[in-house]
Amino acid sequence: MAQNHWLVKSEPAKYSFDDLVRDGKTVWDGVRNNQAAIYLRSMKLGDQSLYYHSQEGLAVVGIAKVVREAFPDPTDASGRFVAVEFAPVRPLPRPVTLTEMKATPALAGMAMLRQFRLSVSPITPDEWRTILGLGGEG
DNA sequence: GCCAACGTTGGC
DNA sequence: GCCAACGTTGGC
Repeated sequence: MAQNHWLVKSEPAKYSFDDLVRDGKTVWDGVRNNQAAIYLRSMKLGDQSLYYHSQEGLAVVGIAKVVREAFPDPTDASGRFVAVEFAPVRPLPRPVTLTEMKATPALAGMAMLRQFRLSVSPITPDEWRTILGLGGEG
């Protein structure tokens, strides 16, 4: 089965892409939203994810990949939620801002734009290519 | 700092 | 099981 693509949000003040590069990998825990948890559960080893900075920056700044598939979130006592582990792949040559994404017709259907509160969302192959193109790749 | 969106909780 | 109140997220 083909790899899936994702987008994850993080507040850079709490955990930025640079922090991920420094650490080599990180446990993506603390997700307390059912829809986001469903996406976490469907992530496969090697799936790549856009790394988006919320609150500050408001841009996709890099690419991360799944290095451990879903397991019970160690910070969740209820046992309902899961975590995964991400490792950095590479930063984008140029950040892609939320403004740019909103202004790009090909991205109008993006899950993240339509439901901005989702902290984990799927990215279609077309959206993936489009965003990497905007970021100076491809 | 404000407020819209939206998920969750709890009273009934 | 409905729905109002409340809490959280995140753009602006």
